[in-house]
Amino acid sequence: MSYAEAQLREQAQRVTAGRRAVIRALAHLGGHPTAAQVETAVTELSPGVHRATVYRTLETLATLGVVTHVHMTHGTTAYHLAARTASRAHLHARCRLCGAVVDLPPDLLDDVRERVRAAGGFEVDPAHVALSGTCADCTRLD
Amino acid sequence: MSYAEAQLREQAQRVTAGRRAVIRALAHLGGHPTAAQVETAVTELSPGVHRATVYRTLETLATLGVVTHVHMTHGTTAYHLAARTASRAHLHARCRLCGAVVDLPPDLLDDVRERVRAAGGFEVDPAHVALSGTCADCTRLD
DNA sequence: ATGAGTGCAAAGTGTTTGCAACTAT
DNA sequence: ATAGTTGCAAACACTTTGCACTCAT
Repeated sequence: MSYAEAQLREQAQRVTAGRRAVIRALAHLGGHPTAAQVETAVTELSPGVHRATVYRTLETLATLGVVTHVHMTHGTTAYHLAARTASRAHLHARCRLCGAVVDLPPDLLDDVRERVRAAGGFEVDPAHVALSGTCADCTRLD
Repeated sequence: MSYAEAQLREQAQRVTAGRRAVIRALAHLGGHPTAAQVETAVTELSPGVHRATVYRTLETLATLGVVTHVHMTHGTTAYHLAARTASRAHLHARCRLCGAVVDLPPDLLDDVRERVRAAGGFEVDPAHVALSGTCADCTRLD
């Protein structure tokens, strides 16, 4: 039984074929797939699971904390299974040119967070959005 | 003649009814409207300008540097007329609960940028994405 | 048994396209 | 004159909905 599945049971949530399929697809895909990419993978790996179920399930799993989502530039949302330990959590940056997603240390924005809080009371949630920029490779080619 | 219009002429770009309409709508709206909101405003203020023109024009103006765009959480892109002076540029954060957009000092992420560059060569472009979090009001109500 | 979860199909949303006609330069 | 812009309508990708049915518990 996968860790994600165990998390579901712990929270007294039902473990259904659809949910298993989504979890499996996420594990299989790795990285930071969008909802649409998860949908495609689910359809391949576990035919019969409906599109709508994938979207509903991703949302549910995100609410339950089993999966994490990050908003990317250009309007997409990326999902992945939640980190097993806090130490494995991370922030994201996405290359505006090639689309590559880079992981960043989780404490990178701690100072910024503190400064913004002090300045106006806004609470920044650094993990919720990917920073934008250009990756090393693309910068080199520029 | 508006400043934005002057910028167009400077770059030898045509000043058309559609472009004037988009610039006018942006000036009228202020803040950080999405493309769809600009479309609505254009349709109101300058009927006859087509939806597709608004989207194409926003993209063109963004490329020319006449307007600036910021990617927001939840998949939308917000536009505004480019700041007349560098000192008026700013970063953005969006409240995940009420959607309010807060302006932040332009140098807020300078340190982060430097650290990320040193660590892996990724060039962060802080102005291109809005940070996410909760504004002071919504934090209070939580 | 019972309510949470699902498939289905359909309708959103917001955005983009190919093309012929138009117009700012 | 001639390229760049536009209107149009249609297609587009992605996501969400209402409802009846099914299945995990």
